[in-house]
Amino acid sequence: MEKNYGPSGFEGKIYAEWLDKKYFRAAPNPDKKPFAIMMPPPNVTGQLHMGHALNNALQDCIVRYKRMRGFEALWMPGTDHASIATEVKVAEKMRADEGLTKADVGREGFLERAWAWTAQYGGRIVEQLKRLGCSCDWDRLAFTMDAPRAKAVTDVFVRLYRDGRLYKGDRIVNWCVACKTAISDAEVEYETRQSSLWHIKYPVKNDGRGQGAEKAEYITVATTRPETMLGDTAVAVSPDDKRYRDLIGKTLILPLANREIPIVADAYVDKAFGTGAVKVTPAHDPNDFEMGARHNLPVIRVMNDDGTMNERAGAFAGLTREAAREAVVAALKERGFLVKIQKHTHNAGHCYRCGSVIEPIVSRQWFVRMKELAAPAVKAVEDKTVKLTPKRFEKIYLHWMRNVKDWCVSRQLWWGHRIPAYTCGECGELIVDYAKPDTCPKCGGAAIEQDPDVLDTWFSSALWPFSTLGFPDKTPELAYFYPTDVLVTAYDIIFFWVARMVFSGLYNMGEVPFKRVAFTGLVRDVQGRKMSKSLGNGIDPLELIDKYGADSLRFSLLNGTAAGGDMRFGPERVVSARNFMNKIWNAARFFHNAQCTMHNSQLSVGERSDNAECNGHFSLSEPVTDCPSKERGHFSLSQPVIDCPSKENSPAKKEKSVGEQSAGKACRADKDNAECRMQNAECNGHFSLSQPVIDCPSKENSPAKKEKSVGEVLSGSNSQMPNEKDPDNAFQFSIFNFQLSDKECRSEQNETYKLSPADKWILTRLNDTVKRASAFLDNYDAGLACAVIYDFIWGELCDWYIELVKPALYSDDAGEKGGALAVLARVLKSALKLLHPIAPFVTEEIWRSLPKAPGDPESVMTAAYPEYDKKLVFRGDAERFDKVRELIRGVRNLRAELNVPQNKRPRLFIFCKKEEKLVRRCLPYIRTLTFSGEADFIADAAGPQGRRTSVCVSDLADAYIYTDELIDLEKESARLQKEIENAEREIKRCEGKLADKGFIANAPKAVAAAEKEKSERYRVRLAELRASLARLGLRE
RNA sequence: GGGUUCAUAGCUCAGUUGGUUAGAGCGCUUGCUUGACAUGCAAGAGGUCGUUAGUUCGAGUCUAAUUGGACCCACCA
Repeated sequence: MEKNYGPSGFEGKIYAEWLDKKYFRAAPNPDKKPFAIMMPPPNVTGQLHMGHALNNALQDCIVRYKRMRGFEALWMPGTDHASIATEVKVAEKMRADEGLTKADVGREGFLERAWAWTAQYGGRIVEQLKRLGCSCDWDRLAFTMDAPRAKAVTDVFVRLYRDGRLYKGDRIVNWCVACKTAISDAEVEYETRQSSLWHIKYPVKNDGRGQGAEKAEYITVATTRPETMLGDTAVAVSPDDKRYRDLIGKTLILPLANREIPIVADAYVDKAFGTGAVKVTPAHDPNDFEMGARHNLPVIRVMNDDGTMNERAGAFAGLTREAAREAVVAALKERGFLVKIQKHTHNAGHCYRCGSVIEPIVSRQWFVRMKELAAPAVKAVEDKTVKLTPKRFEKIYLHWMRNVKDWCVSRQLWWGHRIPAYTCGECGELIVDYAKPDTCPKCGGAAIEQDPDVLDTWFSSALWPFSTLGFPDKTPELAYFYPTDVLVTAYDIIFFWVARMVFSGLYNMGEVPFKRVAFTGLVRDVQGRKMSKSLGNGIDPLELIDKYGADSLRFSLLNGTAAGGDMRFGPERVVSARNFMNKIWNAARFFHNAQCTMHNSQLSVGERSDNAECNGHFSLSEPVTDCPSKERGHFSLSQPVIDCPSKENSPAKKEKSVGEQSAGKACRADKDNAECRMQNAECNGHFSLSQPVIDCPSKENSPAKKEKSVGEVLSGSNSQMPNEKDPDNAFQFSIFNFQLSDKECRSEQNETYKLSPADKWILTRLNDTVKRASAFLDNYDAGLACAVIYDFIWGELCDWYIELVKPALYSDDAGEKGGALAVLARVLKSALKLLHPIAPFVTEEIWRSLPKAPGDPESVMTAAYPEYDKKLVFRGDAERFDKVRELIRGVRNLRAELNVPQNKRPRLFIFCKKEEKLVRRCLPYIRTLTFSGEADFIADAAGPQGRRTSVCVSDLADAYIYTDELIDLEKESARLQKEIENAEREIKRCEGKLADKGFIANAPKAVAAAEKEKSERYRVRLAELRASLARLGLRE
């Protein structure tokens, strides 16, 4: 019943059919060029958010485009186990549901629950991606923690270790006290916070010899972490700081702890900051750790893994770090060691998962030695083996990669790939191997324990481009699809993932993982804020799909955004996209109706009124019900069906239809009655898109004729009716067998139709669009491709061409009609192909309803993407036709300025200045598109005499309309003045340029010639405008 | 501290390598239910392209400075 676009009725069904037909499958195929994209695996327990929607819409667009371009296009889907994120969620759920902690259930119990959780929610995001229309090869769906990926992870870990690229050591790591695990540098987010700088006196140990800074009983240090002073093992000063020069080498008594610590000189210290003296706490600060190493200082760790103070903190043991800080400061104050507290802002690291303040702590962890791995990864980007776009991300990447530090890959978690490292309980030997050894290779002992830790999630993600293709086995997939072509991802995981894939690919495969990275921006809310759960400003893409359809959502995310830029997203965007889908929908309806109309003209009056019901609607979800043709029933999906409502014109039925129709007409007269409109809509019959129906009323009524006029051929009057019983019937509605060639369209029967000016214009525009859209898509610039296709479909095909073909379609010349319809079909189908990668569902749904030409596949997704066809570019004709459009716009403008309402059809008088043949040929267009009545050509440049007129001046012709009493002299004068001023301004500009010797000397000839031509044109126009002003008895 | 990026119509944004009168969507004004579409059609208003200086015959586009916003990186206690 819906005459409007209603995606919920067909998207699911179409997707199921695509799956069923295995259109998404990709496999090594020597006859085709490979194309591969690896989906950034979303978290297995995650839900689709707008970022995913954007990212995957773009990938799908690219992969569909490449598929249509003839590539063996693989889009590899998968999910990520998201070690820390999932572990946190599972622990939370466990606590909420069962009141249990990880410690309560133990490793096995916890993993059981985590796998159960994965089983329960793991498919959710996949189903959500399907709703978006993603054409992934789902048969290959991978999970970063499934068996093949585990094999790849173990293989890489063992080889890294044996290559000396992996080591275990005590180093300062970023420790999250809430997650109780180490995390990598990339996982720390720095935030500027208001804090304090505590100045603390450390007494100098009296050695009995007061000299130099003899009065120095104390040295004052400034710190942001007073609680860590309990772990201090030195105080450092700058070697060239005169204030402290004589104290270097002396000993201090560490307050509260009463330990002796040395004063050391280290270049790291900035004498200008604070007091110029730094307390050194190697166990709790990365810089101090390094200083400690330089000066052989002991490392005293005073904190537990959970952020509480340990026994080394003496009296403060057991306190949390926050409580310890207060207690330490209070104690210092009480004992007179606190000098002052300054306000201070500093950067504090926070865990990117839980947000708690990161504690730098010395810990024994596994590290990937980055220096050697990074070098080729730097080179690959430098020499563009991997191209990052937009280009600015190359700088970011290179800066990071050149300064990268060793990567801490061990995590004190359970959910993840357990590290394949084992320790002999007897001799302590460390063994790294593919499987747990039965006995220690060193001492033969059997008490072998596996490392309890798991690997960083990103360790397995880094292998994604090849682990998904079967690595470490040498599979045909790996040989065929690797390196992949493009990675599409948001720029916020450039370090986490992109950079690590590059060096992992180079290390493990000897080749980069992808040739190109197309970064997307972030989807923000209308105010420009990141969408987040805590802010509650997120938009649920699934709700948008429910309401507007997946195509609308995709289009709204892709259209008009520059690659890599953030976007502000509000629901209005989707509404606008939905309107566009509706527009295309209705363009297709127009096509179907136009055929109906064409057949109509060959019917008797009675038949015509019956057939009028078919001017109406497609039903997406419902089968044909009300259409008179419904009884015929047997439509074939694979073949275009020509339906003939007139075939079974039972008198009763006919009468009813006519009655309905006239009721509709009566309603129509009532302008304000919306309800009536709706009723009227119902009076119109229905097409079902799911069962393509092409109306052919003439089948039985037309006498078989031997002599074939174009029109008859077009109407299919001498053709067989196809149906399911006759599947091999090669009948195609013959107009669609027309081959478009230079200047004409020729049918199989050798009938020809000369392309109209409008045809040539739209075909030229179509090809221009094909060229531009393809260029953008080749560069993965879907946003710009969208804009180009949108402009073509709405601004040219719908706003102009469909209006332009109406005179031909409603005329009595069957040849004109058929030809126009053939061209319209051709352009419409090309438009669907152009748009398909962006809006796959609606294009498919419409495609199925359209008659097929030889070679047209049943699904638009398997059609070839349109290619630029020089034969169908009529540059000169199109440019001349643009002048006709200019004339039309001029007349419309004139009418609007004169307040001639659109339902008035004034007579038009045309004084043609050039291209008269063309203008005469285009007269039907001009009349229709300017809502004019009769149109006459006149010979007098001053317009028709005897009555008052108003004129619009254009390059081709001047058009007059009677204005008589309508005219408001003042308004008319103002209108003409405005045009005169406009012309004068342009002339001035042009002539200014032309008078400039530099311009003439340096500008390209074409540019100069264009300026000259323009100035001449405007001079003519100016003269005419002045003349018409004069005729009104007005002056400037 | 280093770096990147943005600034164009009331709002959100396009604007390829410098070259017609700087575009679109939404919003606004006016007219219109016109045989595809009121989820629409037609017409219109609205911009000295953040500021300044430069390069150039010519700058929204290139250069430098400047103002304001966003982001990234970095060990300043």
